[in-house]
Amino acid sequence: MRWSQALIPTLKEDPKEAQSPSHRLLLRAGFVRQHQAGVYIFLPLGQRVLHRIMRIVREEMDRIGAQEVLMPSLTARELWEESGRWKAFGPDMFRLQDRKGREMALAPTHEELFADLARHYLRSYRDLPQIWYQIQTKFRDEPRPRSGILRVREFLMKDSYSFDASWEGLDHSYEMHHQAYTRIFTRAGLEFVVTRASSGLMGGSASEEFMVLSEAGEDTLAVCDACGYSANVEVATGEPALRQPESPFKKLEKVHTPGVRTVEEVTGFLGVGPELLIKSLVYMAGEKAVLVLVRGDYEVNEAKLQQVLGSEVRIATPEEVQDRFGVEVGFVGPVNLPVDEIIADEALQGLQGMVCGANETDYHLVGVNVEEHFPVHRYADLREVKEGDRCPQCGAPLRLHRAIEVGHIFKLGTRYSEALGAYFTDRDGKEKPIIMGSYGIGIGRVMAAAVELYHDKNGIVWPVTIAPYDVEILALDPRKVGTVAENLYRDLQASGVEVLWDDRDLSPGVKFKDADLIGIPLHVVLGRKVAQGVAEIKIRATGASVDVPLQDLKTRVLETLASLREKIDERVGKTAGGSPETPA
RNA sequence: CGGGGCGUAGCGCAGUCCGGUUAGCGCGCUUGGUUCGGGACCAAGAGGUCGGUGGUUCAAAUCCACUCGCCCCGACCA
Repeated sequence: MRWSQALIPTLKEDPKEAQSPSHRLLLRAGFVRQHQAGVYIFLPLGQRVLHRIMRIVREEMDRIGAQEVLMPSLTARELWEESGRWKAFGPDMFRLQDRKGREMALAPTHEELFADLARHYLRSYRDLPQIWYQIQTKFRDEPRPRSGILRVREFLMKDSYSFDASWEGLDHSYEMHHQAYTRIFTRAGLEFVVTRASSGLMGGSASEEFMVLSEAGEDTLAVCDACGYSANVEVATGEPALRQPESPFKKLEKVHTPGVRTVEEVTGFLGVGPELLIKSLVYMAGEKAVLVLVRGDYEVNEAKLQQVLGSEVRIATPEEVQDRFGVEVGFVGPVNLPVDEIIADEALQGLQGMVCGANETDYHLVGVNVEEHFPVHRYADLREVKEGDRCPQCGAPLRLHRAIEVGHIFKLGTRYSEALGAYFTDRDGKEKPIIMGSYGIGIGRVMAAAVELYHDKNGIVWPVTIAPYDVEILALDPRKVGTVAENLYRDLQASGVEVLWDDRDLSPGVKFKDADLIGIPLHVVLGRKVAQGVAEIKIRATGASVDVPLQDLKTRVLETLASLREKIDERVGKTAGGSPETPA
């Protein structure tokens, strides 16, 4: 492509609304343009990157024997009713009506559609296993789109679904996806970790997320540098660094604590650390009021609580607490509180000499012993892991890190097949539900994550495998080097290299700045040395440049490109086993 | 949904408190000329319902009310 004829609207200044590096750089380098909150236009450069990512995805999905299909986005309400997700998705689902008033949804995901397909065509164990996938637009009315294309309301996702006759079969399909994903993200040049995750709205048992560590991420991971353990804080477990805190309170006493409500206020007032407090929070699980207890130096993890209680929970309002127990929030405690259930974080087990609310305004109890002074109906891991907790595998301190979720794999089991009636006849003649897995990759997120990972103060530094072009030719003075540039452009294209040729009639500074900004891996600079038969090859990532005689230029460009690609291929070989040329 | 901020030319902004000429500046754009290794220079131009609606006023970008949109920080997910 000749730049003079291309739509590459680079910006000289940083867009003010963009905060995260990927958002800022993708806008500024002319890859995307915002249309509405959480809805983006992919401009030519952005679209080229998406295509390259999708190409890798397709190659790797095909390698594990997956078949590509294309599902509609416009989906009938009835199907969602069958799984119960018409309701479960709530306001996150875009809904509309046709001219006859029939209700539909723009699909936020496609478990139902694929299960529907399966129930029609997969009737026998002989038809199994199958893996089907698509790359398609998903619609989710996110409460808060953010960080450019990282969290949007309309996005491209590769989603695949496996259908097996047995749980071992599911394990295998899942494992194949695990490998395919590892290869995909490695080939895209990403550094990532695979973590245990919560399955959320999808349901099902095991689930792992492919995470790119980045400050722009929205998830928080607990990672162990010693043994490599990593888990989303939604599910991460960690041992408190401090097990049984030392307490000055040897016997149960009521103390006057006027106006002292929060953990900080109580610890300040009593002159003790937060680990001596029992934080008592009233949650509503439907109509049931549950008192949730965690140590004062921890927060309740609502995802875990939800999991443990098996239903949607929300924290009770101060009014509800007042109405139900006649106690002001801030002075609630487990001793003699007429609550339906008391559920305590396991780190509270056996603790003595603790402090909690006295269920009376302006009073707290000190010297409280767990289970001696109040009952605990259930212990569970309810606390949110914090920095410095002990790794559950090796005991080393955990570190918290923000991360971008680029992929997620689930063992769904039979939830959707049973709901939609996707049964097959097994070898033994019995009807059984098909066992499903579901697997997703956010295509746009891979793009954003790559920018988050690889950029410098001058712009983006694309990994060769997903860069919009392989090589950019900078023809500094087009009148003097135009012919040389044109010849090189044609030669490289003839060799299968994707080339962007900056043939614009602009001063050299503009071309250098723009080239660094859009981040194509290799630059060929044709400047005044061309008169002496010399050009310059520059690697965007390192800034390293070499002078090359014009007659060797094409060969040297091809060699340099090959060596950049080789570095990524080596990593693929190491992390995923087998070279990329070896079919599965 | 809760909290904070912002809407003025394609982009970045000033002007808004304290109402008063033709609404400014930089970049970009157009034309002509010069220049060509890190966001060049000269000259001449074009481009604006001041987010919208209603109100106050002799007079509104500016004051008031409502409304729409966008961004950022917290609860959901690829």
